[in-house]
Amino acid sequence: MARIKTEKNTTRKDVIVSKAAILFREKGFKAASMRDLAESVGVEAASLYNHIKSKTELLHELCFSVANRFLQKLDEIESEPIPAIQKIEKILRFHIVEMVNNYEEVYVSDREWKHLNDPYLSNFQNQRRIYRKRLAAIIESGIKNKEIKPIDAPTAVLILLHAISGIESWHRSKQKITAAALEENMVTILVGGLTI
Amino acid sequence: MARIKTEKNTTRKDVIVSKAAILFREKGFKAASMRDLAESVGVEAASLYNHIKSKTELLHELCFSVANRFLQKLDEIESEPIPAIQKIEKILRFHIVEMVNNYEEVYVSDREWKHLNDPYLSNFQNQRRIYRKRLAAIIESGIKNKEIKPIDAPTAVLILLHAISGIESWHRSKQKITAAALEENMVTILVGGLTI
DNA sequence: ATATATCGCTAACATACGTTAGTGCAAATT
DNA sequence: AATTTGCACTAACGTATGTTAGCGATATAT
Repeated sequence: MARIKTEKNTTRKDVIVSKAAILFREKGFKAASMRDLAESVGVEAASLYNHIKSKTELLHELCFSVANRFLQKLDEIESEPIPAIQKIEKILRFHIVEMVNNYEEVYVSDREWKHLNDPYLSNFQNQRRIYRKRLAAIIESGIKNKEIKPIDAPTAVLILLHAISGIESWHRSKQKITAAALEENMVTILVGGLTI
Repeated sequence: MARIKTEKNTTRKDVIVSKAAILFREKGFKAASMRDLAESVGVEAASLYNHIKSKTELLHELCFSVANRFLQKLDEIESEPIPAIQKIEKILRFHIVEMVNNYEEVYVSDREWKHLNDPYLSNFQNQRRIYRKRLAAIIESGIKNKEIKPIDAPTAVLILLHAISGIESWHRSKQKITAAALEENMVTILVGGLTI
């Protein structure tokens, strides 16, 4: 009877959630079973339910903790008195750093949210839609100020966000360039692509 | 006893495969059940097995038909005597058109290949790896010729390919710009981002 | 030291899944 | 018209899944 080991300031639930992130990322939410998760935590499947309510709760937890971090950062950057293109660059860099450092969580939130149940599902979709609209608005304002090429803003947003999710391939690749180099390359191409 | 309706030059299996693409795209491979598929085809689940060997066979079929189309096009473009940046643009445009016109298939091939079984899985992964290396090589040669910024080629490839998969969001969006406008915007940003 | 809450275990449940076997009708072929 | 093939049906299988109930041990608080 081996208890789940926790480090300082982490509950047993935290351990489960972060193991779930790893598992959901590598197998997908539906394909990852609670018995798989239990094994990776070092415990029997039923024991997990002393700490969590359901499998889907794990997905909520992951999706919304990621979403909240991004929303908070956007609030912060939006209110800074700097040119639009610099705001976009800052947001881009934040996304990149998050995707590099909190890979599993961010990836799961990005790819597996479809398996949320209502009302969480609609909620998440709304947040996502609004987030993208706010990014588009920043780009629009950059276009007005002649900082950014006259492109379709929603298309630009979609390119930025999806390009970032390509960091998944970086994580999986054998010969990785450094995270810093990755960031600079991405900024060069993407901000370069937007700038007049 | 209502038979599966086929149009000219399509087998009943073709009908099943293309319905599967739609279903796998919207629910994910694992979450889509054979009973779901049967319903969307208008038949009982067991009847599907008169036409296919297994659920995974459907995924093979989809993944490899898409992969082969892209490989063939790359062969063609690679051998054209044009500058590297023009090759990249052509490939990019092909990807965009494919993603617009054969959305379901291409999307499934891109996102659900993880659920293939060996030996198909390793096979697919290899093809993918090689495909990307060939793209990177084109970019490298563009860099040598001073057509393209001195960036990390694999990173550029990853940005291109993932940006394209963002067309998924375009498909889902209510107020779509035209496919042609989408293509031009994407080319502007991405080719613009690569070019010196 | 005693009492209480925490937590992991075994066993089992209901359900959903992919798939097979076997039957009979309808279409295609002769 | 007779025969063969194609195809959809019902029934059922074995397995995997998420989850619950109830027990006993261990850590925590008094």
